[in-house]
Amino acid sequence: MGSSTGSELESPLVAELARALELARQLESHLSNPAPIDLCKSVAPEILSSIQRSILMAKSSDPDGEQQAAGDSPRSESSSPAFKDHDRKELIKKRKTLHKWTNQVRLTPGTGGVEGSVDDGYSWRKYGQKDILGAKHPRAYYRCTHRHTQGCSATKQVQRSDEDPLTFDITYVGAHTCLQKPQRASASACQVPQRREHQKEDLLLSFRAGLKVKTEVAELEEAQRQTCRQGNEFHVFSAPALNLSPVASESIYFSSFDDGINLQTSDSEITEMISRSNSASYLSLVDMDFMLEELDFERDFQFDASSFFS
DNA sequence: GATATTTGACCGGA
DNA sequence: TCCGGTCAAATATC
Repeated sequence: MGSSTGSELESPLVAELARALELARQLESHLSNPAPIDLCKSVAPEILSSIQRSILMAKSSDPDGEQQAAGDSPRSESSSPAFKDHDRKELIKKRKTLHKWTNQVRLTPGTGGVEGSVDDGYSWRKYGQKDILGAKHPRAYYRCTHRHTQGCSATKQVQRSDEDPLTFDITYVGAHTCLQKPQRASASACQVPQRREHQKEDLLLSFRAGLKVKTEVAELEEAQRQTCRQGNEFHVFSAPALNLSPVASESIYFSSFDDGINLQTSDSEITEMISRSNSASYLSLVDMDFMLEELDFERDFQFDASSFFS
């Protein structure tokens, strides 16, 4: 059941390591040649990313590691009330020990949008919404789509700021233990037709707004950034760091589109959009600390823009 | 019919 | 007892 065999875990790990090696060779090549510094800059963070993914993959295969600690049992033989009750209690206990951090996302009118293009491949499913005492806006609750199929216990909460309606506080709880791969898997995630995506196309098109992301690391010590460039689109998104140099707080700007913004959307629509776009901020398998000016994203990120902006 | 969202109810912690 | 988080039936969408 949920437990993966060694080979299942080893394969992507080895692939990731091989990729890191290849990137390192590229960097070496760039350094030995009179290559533009930007070229080197573009490769270095990819190496970091790849290595970090590898580390996390290795960690996730640790039977005592977070995969078990964070995830509830993939099997829901818990059809019996007793099982459900037990599982729920266990889940509540575990939640307290899970990684938890908060991102602040601010929509900035007049800049570009980031929808879909920065989707890290994680798909979220809304499971609740609650009015919070003292808050003007309700809080939305999301969990990983693969919770039941893969026992992924990652959740997040999206709360619109009282002061600034364009600002959203997004709290992530727990790491993804599902097989979704952030960023690279985002291609697959993008390819997977999601009905809601179609519903939001018009919204997205009209929502060509930029996102200013302020990352506030709540319980993790560090933060990370990732810059992605796709054609004319330039994205920067943040994610919690695990081991790299600290970036206590930061403001990251998304500027993907030139069009003006049309924010005539409902709270829930915007909240949902935030939930998707900001998923890029949660790159639990990616850990980098850099800011790029240029990045050859093609190797890594096969984003099918047509599926979003057709 | 399958899948996602909405929303009232329920549960546990403070 | 209150409040936040989650569940699950009802509803919506494709």
